[in-house]
Amino acid sequence: MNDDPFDLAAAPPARQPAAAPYLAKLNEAQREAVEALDGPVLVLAGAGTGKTRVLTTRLAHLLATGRCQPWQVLAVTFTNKASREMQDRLAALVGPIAGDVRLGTFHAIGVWLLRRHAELVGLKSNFTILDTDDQLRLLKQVLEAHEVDVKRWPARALAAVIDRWKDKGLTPDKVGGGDGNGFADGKALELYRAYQARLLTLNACDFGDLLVHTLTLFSSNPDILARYQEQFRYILVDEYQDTNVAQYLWLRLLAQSHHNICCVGDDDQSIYGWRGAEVDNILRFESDFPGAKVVRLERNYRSTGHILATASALIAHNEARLGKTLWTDDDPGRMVGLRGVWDGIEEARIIGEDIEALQRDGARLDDIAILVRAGFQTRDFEERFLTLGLPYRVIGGPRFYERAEIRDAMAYLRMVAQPDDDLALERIINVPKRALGAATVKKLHETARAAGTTLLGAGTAIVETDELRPQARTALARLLDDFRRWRALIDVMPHHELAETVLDESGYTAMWQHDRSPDAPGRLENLKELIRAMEEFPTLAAFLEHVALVMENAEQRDEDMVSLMTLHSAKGLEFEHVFLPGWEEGLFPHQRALGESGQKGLEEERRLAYVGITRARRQCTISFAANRRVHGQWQSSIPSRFVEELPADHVEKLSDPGIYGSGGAGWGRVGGAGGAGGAYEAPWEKSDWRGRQKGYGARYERRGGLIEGEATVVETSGPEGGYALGQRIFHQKFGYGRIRAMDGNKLEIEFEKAGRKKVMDAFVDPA
DNA sequence: GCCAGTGTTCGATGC
DNA sequence: GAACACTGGC
Repeated sequence: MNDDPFDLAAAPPARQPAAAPYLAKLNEAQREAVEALDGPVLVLAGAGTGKTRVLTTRLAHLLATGRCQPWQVLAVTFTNKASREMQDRLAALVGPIAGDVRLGTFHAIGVWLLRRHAELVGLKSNFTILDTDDQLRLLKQVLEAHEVDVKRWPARALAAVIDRWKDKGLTPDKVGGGDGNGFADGKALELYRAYQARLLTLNACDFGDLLVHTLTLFSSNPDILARYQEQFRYILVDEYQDTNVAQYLWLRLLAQSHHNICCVGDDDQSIYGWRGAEVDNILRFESDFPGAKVVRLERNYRSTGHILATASALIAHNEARLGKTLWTDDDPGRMVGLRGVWDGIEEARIIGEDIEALQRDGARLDDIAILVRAGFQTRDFEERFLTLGLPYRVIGGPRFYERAEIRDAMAYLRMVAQPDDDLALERIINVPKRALGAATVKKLHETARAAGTTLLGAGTAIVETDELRPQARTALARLLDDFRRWRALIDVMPHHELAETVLDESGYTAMWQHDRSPDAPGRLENLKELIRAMEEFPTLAAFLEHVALVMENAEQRDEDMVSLMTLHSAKGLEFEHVFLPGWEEGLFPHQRALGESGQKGLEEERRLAYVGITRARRQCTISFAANRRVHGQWQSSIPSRFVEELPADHVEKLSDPGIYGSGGAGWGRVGGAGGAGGAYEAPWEKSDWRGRQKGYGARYERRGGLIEGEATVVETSGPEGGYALGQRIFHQKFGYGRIRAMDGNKLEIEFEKAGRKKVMDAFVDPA
């Protein structure tokens, strides 16, 4: 098979694989997956079966056997974290040549290819990569330009339609009828076309384009495709169950000639369908790549018997799966705990107590995680842990590079590096305030569109005329001068100093220094951190690219802390003790997943539950609450259907057995779905919750239609309002006052301290 | 053009 | 409950 002259010249003599100590550490299936180097291979790697070890060992084996040169290997991952980990572990095995392997995320490799061949898809090689925020602003402009009502048809919805098209690898001329055409009376395709045209004029890509453009590049330039097929003789793909159609096509093109493609994944852990991932890719692998070898990794090294049995029994309820049987040599361990509680606040309290108990028994907080379905669920826990003084970290919260001050600073830097970047200019043109408001920006847009130039170009032209008010004209001229001056410094000044200069001279730093809000000092600190981070990069351009692709948080300090995160961000991690709260219908499985994609959505939710349980090494505790506050409203809820699907033999009920109904036949779904006020008839209702309920305050009654003991509270706001002229009331912010006028639910109140104000009746209480 | 007050919406997340 | 977007008044 080595009929390639380059290969003969370059390949070193093959080393003896017998001398490979790394193979000795593998079990039989793992070794099989590592040694099957040629032809298509699918490795079905169940949770905790040593997937990463197999991947890195396989790479090392490829290199050690002299099968190819490091740069002839392409290894693709989904996340930066996974790619970093693979890089590190490979380096540990094979040393510095690990750096020569083309290893990265799909998007990073897409960027690498596009920078080399940008002109073939109509871009310049210094194109900018837009993040979601930029993308939305641009789409909004496109919508407005097409006179679409952005209230009825929000940019977010259009972004979703376009992203799904891009996930499928569809450029505007390939989009067929049907999909997404409900948007804006069938205008979606036209808008997509316009958006792509705008992107090209801006010399910019969104994330989807990084894949779609590469696909176009390959399919319309067979010579280039052939070149990369030749180069990447061995392809390795991690988390194959998460690939979308575009990524699948991309891989298939590259692997077409040599078929040396190895995909590793687990169909039971496919949880990204909502962003275009196709489980079908992995289910179809054997027919896509005929003669494929399939290796199953089924021996689990992570969890105890009870945990594994619980997870397996749950996932067995899914129909669309390839099927694996995980097993372990480990002890059965403790059964999976199951607990019903009154509400989310009690849930947080009890889990807090559990954690303190674990801590007393010598557990490290680093070994404990709480995995929730939706981000808002972390709040009850944070509040509770703050009162307890229990250290915790929220993983996947707001990111460093998404903070407003960082994005502003980045926009200044982008304008310096890439003057065509209209979105960047728009972001900072009036930050800090320099009298260049919406009216001026609108004029700039009109001029730019008429002349077919960028905003900067339009600005340069317009300051020579008297179209702007003198004040705006001077301010704009000054800003343009500044940019010219800063740009001239690029090759003269180290880039982090340049950044500091730009932020100081633009008045941006001063803006925060003069801001008296409590978070201003933190923002200034973040800006300093940004400058520090820049020093690690050779050039401004390298830094900007890093930020575009790797929008992640600075490393958390490594103190001992409980981890709090969503189930999605927990994939790939493991902990000794795992708590899984919020197993309630509507929340988990999530209502929206059921509504939008029915059975398919339900199976994905179940896989998410499976991912959650399999994160636990020794102990897993599931809980559900009868009442939960969602968007500030209390709602009653019933236990998740997944609770009923748990195998009774491996699960231990931690609260009053009566809660679950009687006998062994199921867990007893209590109470009907019940409308507002339908009290949840469960035994724990007899507990002392009524006393505690006072803590929720008057708001609890006011919102109407909620449970209040035996009685249903009637909506207090409405035409009658329940208030009278002259009545004395209390307002959270303004204090006591008397009603002077009423208009529907709007009240005009003379406050004793704050003067006369108009407020909504929902915000006041009778005094 | 700016600010304060009001109305609206609300999914998980990744590059 | 909070983060936003929008409106009306200055």
